[in-house]
Amino acid sequence: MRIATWNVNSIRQRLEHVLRYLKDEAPDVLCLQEIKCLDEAFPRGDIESLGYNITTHGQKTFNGVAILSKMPMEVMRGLPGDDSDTQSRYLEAEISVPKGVVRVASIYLPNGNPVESEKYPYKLAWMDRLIAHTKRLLMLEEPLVLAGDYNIIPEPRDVHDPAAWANDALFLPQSRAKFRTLVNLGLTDAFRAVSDAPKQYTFWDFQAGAWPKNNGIRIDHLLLSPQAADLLQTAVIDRSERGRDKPSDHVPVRIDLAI
DNA sequence: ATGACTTGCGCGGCAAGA
Repeated sequence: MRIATWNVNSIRQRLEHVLRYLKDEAPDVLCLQEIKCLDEAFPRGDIESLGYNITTHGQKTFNGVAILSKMPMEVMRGLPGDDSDTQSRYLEAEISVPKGVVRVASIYLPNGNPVESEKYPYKLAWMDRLIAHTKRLLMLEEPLVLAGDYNIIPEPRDVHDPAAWANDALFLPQSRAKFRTLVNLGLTDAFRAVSDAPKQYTFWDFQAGAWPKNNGIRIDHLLLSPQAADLLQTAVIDRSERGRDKPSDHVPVRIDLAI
């Protein structure tokens, strides 16, 4: 079973890229972030024609997440823990496969910059809610894949220039500590389970020649429950997507599970 | 190099991203 995640930075701008990716890599599940449209504006037809069910949790202009799945899914929208939060950043699906179920979440974790603004405490509080929710999900003892744009650089080897990012919300010690608290619940970073290599990035800024200089950061992650980690076969960053015409600033990350 | 980005919104130029 192949599961991928991709921050597309507007699904309407990136539809042709997504369609080609679905054809080329044939993921069973594709989690999308930053669809940047309302549910009714999501371009469904061509994706459905490739055999995918579509669930969206959209929002006008900003944010928005979706899950595409070849198999049937039972869906929950939104991250529990704050009824006043109106940002569409979390979508969860229980996906039925022949051998059982796999639970998949599409996550767009808040950026948090500027650090001195209200956006940073919102990021940290959102992470606390994700940690609390993950504790409950882990009690189900299912294969669980928390996939998405975490806006967290886990370690210095995951950024081209650690010093340049030292004071950024994506790399501050407090941000990374909270990410470790999440992982330390018992999750496995799928990419790091298969590779210790440095300079493996998932995002390159549009500005200042970041892509040709490989000035990137690794912020898109698939975190696995023990039951999912036991099934892990491969984890790949599809970096070639960044070199295409009119790319997203993020590239897909995908895993194969033996189920 | 007084440079070098891309969205949505909506029709001018700002906010947001990371």
